[in-house]
Amino acid sequence: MTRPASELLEKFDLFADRDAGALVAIAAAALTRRVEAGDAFFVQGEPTACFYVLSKGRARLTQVTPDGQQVVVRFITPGEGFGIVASLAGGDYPLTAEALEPAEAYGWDGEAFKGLMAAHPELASRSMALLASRMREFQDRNRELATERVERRIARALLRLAGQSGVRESGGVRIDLPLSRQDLAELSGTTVFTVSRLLSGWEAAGIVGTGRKRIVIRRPHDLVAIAEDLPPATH
Amino acid sequence: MTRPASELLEKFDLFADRDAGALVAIAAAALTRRVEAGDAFFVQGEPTACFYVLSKGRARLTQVTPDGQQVVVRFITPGEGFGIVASLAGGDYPLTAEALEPAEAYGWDGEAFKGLMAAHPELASRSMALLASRMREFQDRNRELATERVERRIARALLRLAGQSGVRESGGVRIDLPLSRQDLAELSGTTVFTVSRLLSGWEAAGIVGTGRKRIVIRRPHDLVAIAEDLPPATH
DNA sequence: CCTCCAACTTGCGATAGCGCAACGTCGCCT
DNA sequence: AGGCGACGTTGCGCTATCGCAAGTTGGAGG
Repeated sequence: MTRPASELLEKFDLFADRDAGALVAIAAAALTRRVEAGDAFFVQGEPTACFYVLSKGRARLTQVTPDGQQVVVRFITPGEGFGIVASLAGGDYPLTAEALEPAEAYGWDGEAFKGLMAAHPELASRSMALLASRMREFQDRNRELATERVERRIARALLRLAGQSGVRESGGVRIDLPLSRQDLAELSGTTVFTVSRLLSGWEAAGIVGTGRKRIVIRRPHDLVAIAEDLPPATH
Repeated sequence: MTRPASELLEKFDLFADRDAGALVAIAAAALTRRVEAGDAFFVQGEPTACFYVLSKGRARLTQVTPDGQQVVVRFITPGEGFGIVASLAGGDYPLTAEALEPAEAYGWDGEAFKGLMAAHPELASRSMALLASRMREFQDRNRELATERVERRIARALLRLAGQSGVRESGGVRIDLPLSRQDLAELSGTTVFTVSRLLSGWEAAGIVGTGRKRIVIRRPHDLVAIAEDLPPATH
């Protein structure tokens, strides 16, 4: 249970612009937690303990229905926070945060986090802005799920993931996450089968390249065309 | 543009437990706005101006897709806030707030609201808790849309609405909102046709009573059974 | 290098829900 | 009182998507 150096914190959005004193205080209140691939930072239903900011590795937030169906809420990359909602609203964690590879995060328990926000109002307002922007994402996904067809939802999911974790590489943008067909299905509200079929089609058309837990977007423009239902670019 | 009396504010969740001085300050910063049935407090795409708390009437929050499809995000009853997300995240309003009947709300512009939160930290933490709980609602609806069938989504929507605006009356709980089939469809991600068919079925089974923009839940237990996919109660 | 398992693919029905069209009906407005 | 527009219903055909079963494939670990 080491303490993170305060200089490390300034890389993260949530703490950007904090002065040195504030960062030291924030760092002093934090704990560091390391988790193996496949293990969880927290599990849905557990009483809320900490709010985290991921420093290394990748994580996946999921929610399960009473009857065992799973939904992927979002992926977390270094610098992003998770467990905010729980630590503000209290009660039990509404979802599970699972490490996809060996991962490490800084954590603050509910009281510590509230204390820090009281002491550093800028942190409070940044947290709110963060929460508000997540809220918008959800509203948008909601609207998509309610109105759009699977094909478009998957195309959008890929574009969003590319924005979050895309790395340029020869012949396209690779989504730098261990992303299975199952994940993609649970992220866009469909089944593995449908995802697989659609990706096969796109691969044949040269729009994407696929592999095991690996997707490269070769022709982003065409994917956007699908996502937005534009006339397919002829070139 | 009158000022609301500070005593009125204490009825609202967001301001509960504020001391008299705080309420006076909050009231002093507020403006009152009256809107006719069918008119909007704000329209999606407009630059963000105010955060509101509804004091009279009912309102509906909707979002439209680029191609004109509409989604109902939620209904607002007196005492509830709307436009919070926008006023915290800035930018344009992500949705439209339309009055369903003559309505009235207190409003604070972004700066005023932030100022108040800085001056009254309890208000800030309550706003965050509110945002966090809305967030959970969205996560849940998302999961529903992704995994559940229309029938259950509609049953849940009705139960939620009953919780929010239900009034006991002879023979059941009436949803005290001008709720059209179209609204219900846009709320649960389906079409008017499907809603109409299902409600007809439930009416025939005695589970609900329906009318124009009017729904009474006669056998809540049976509706829960549908929502949760329990074995139908035999009695 | 081999083995084994999770990940992925594909064919083939089955069906929930869509979407149009045509028609009923309520209630507001003049 | 009457007419008109919004709201609601229902029949019917269609198809996007599901869900199973039966495969194939890749790569991690021995």
